[in-house]
Amino acid sequence: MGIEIKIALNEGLYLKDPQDSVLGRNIIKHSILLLSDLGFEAFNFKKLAQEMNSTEASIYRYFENKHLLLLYLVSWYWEWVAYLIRINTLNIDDPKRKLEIIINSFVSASVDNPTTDYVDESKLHSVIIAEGMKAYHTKEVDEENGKGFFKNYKQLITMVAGVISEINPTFEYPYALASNLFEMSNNHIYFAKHLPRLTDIKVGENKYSEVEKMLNYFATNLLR
Amino acid sequence: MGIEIKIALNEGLYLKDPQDSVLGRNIIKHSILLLSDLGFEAFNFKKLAQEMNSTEASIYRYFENKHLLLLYLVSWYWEWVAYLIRINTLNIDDPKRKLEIIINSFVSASVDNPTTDYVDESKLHSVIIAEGMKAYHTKEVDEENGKGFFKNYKQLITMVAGVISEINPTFEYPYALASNLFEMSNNHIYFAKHLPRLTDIKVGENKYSEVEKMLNYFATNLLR
DNA sequence: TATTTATAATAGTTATACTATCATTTTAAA
DNA sequence: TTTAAAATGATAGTATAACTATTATAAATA
Repeated sequence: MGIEIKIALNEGLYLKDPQDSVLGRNIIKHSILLLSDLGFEAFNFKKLAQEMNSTEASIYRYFENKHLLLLYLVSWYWEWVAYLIRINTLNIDDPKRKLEIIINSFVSASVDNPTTDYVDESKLHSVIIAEGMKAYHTKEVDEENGKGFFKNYKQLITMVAGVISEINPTFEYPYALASNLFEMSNNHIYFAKHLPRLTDIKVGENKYSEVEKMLNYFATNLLR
Repeated sequence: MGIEIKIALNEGLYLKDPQDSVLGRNIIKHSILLLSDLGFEAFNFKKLAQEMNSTEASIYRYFENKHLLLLYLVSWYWEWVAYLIRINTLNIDDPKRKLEIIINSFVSASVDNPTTDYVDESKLHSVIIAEGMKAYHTKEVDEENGKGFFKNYKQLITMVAGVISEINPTFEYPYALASNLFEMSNNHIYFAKHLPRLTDIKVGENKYSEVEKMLNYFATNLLR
């Protein structure tokens, strides 16, 4: 019933598409909650199975290991942010306004999406902030990149870089600025919460307006 | 004999100061090499012991676990960069010139330091680029921050933020810019090597001049 | 209803992350 | 120089993580 969004993710990330079954969607749902509670290091499939009243072996039929599950969630997030940007910039022509919307999407990707009830976007965002970079800081990065596992991230950054180049076609670092705005957004929310002396901004419970203001300031001053 | 530099690090990071014994210095030396080879996930104390012809139990007498060993190395790196900046800005008054030197120190902290023969600074830099952020992205970050485990990072950023504020006292984000320049430096070297579509710059074997140029461009345009 | 497919229940294997104990070597103190 | 203390090595052991395999049962489909 109703509109169902199916997020297109690289098939190498999973053994069996978790979006296609109740158990699969449950794995996604509970892994977000448990990762948010325990962090990636303490998280494992045994605990996840207990949490969702299933078994370790069942989860292993969907994901090879917890690293690929994390990468699946991170890819999901990248796609979701790209989707948010797409729908929110639909009728907007001014690239400066588009970049503002992009930055807002980076920062407040926490707004819950009613069409995917098994993903708590706000919780997923916290997981990305705390664990996201672990998905691509591994010894297997080149091998996995060869399999296209980071395509969603690259597509997102390419789109943002396009908008940046629209604003200022002579700007030499559109890709670097795009990825930096994304990384900076997550990083400074993390810093504000845990290592506040590494930043100047403050955040409240899901209130990231100062981060947004800072990113807009950085972007505007670099692109003028 | 000769000049010996002893780097001051938080005592909670280790059980026994590794700088004070041959075995301890060997642990530092070989852990840098092995982390660089295997990455943090595949690295463990058993392999490290084999590599240096010692035993697991002996290493556990110096470090509680591999996470704290990584944090020790990362802290060492933060101190080493701060030291580099200090000696290279000794007689410099112009804060703009100071920031250039800071950026150069972030990027090329790879230059080997002759006074600490057990630390290969170039290899350590690669470890920081690939694994550094894992030292402070854990569930224990608040607890460890309370124990002062990240003091070296905060001091480094505070020093850089000071220079930034000298250049432009009205700039609102000195700490954020400082930490961003540091993180961006490591991140974009990593991207250039492994996920080149996330950046615009290219790097060669320990040749990071494009990163340096980009960071200077970002800093200059934000602070003018 | 028969048959395939998905999941659960259970058990087992190998590796990691430690801890404990005792022997031996090195260092430092008497 | 002997003796005690401290550091390291050798060895073994425990708990948990990260899987794999097997069989039973339930659900879906033909």
